[in-house]
Amino acid sequence: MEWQTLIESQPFLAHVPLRLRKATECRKMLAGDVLFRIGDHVRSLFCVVTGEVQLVRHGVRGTKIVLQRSRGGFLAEASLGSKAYHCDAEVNEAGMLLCFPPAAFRTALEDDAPFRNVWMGLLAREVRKLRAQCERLSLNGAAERIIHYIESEGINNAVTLNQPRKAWASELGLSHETLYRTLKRLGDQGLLRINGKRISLVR
Amino acid sequence: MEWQTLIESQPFLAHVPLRLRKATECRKMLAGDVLFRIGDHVRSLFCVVTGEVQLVRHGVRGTKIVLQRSRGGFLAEASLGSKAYHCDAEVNEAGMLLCFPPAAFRTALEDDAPFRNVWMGLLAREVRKLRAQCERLSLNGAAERIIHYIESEGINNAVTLNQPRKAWASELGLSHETLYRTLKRLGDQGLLRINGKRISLVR
DNA sequence: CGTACTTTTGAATCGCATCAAATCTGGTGG
DNA sequence: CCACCAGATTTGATGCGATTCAAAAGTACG
Repeated sequence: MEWQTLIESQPFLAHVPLRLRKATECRKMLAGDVLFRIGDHVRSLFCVVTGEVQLVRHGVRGTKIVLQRSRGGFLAEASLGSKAYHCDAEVNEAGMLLCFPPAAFRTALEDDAPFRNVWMGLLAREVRKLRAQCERLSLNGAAERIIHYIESEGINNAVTLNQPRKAWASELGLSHETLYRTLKRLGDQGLLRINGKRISLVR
Repeated sequence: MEWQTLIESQPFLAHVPLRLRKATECRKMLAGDVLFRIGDHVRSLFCVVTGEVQLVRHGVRGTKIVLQRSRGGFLAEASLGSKAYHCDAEVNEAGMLLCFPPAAFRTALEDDAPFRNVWMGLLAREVRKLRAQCERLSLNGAAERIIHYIESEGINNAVTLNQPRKAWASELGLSHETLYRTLKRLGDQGLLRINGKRISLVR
């Protein structure tokens, strides 16, 4: 796959230095694949391009504890600093995957100041986004979560969804039925303006 | 306040180089204080030592959107890379605050490789923790959240709470009543062993 | 000893998840 | 072009579980 194509889905990749690109593998993954298991030596830093990967830990009673679900972006960034993984990585949906050799990645961070700054910026923005999402998920009402989403992630009190509403519902921690119903109710009340994929707060 | 004391509450601070320490101010804050407002020029990178600070955005109808609640640790790390703040910071509970000059902080990251690596590790671990918390908050049942917490944050399927259960309830996105009741139920069912502040999964 | 806070238990209410089913949509191949 | 299919979207009915309000008992601390 061409880097130009990759960059479109993950703008961060534009800043990966040439030397590191050459050491990076791009490979397909199939649903059910296991990228790594807990305790495995860290051989790659993964970046999901398409498809879905889950980081999980298997609990005492066969329970499955999901630590991260990724449909794009880096997986387990903290593994850059450790020798072994602390969870399993399972592929939920077939797709494409970038595999960075951790040593080369660390070298690039060490030697290439602009790349390093972009990386730190990426991490800091991810932290910001996740903190806002945690606060949002702590809210009780469906309407409150929707409004919180628009006010924290939107631009000028409006968002343009780049995913089906069903997926948005999951991001909001709601059933899709509740999301549809609440959107309609807020629209009827005149609190929200809904134009296809564009949703904006009124006044 | 002595650095030695600060380090006990925030181990990361042990790695702050001397030059940066000298440029850092430690000051008291009172409930109601405003650390910065949206649009303000970034003058400090804040680290909460004690007390509580909230990052908020004020919505269109006087609604208050909480982006982060911090009772220890850095505030708005992403502000390191931007000129102005994108939210307000309000003090909820009086306490102590470290104020790093952003330029000196960036210089330290640039020049001091070990410090920089500790910082990147801190960000990566924060990302990991927050992603797990988001997955946890997406779970419906109180019991599921409690078990997820122990399996993801605990050591050997056990956690030792360093905060009152009421605060734990808030972190789990539950009312404290529900947390108490569910803990008792899980204990009665033999799924959980509860010894004061130590809570462990059975089997 | 008193005050503030946490922990605990009870009862009533409400909102969301769930199950079910119909409609709509975009994309595929005949 | 139409038939068809897999998803997404929409609406309805039901039950459960969490929130909420209330109040009592326990605990830490000055």
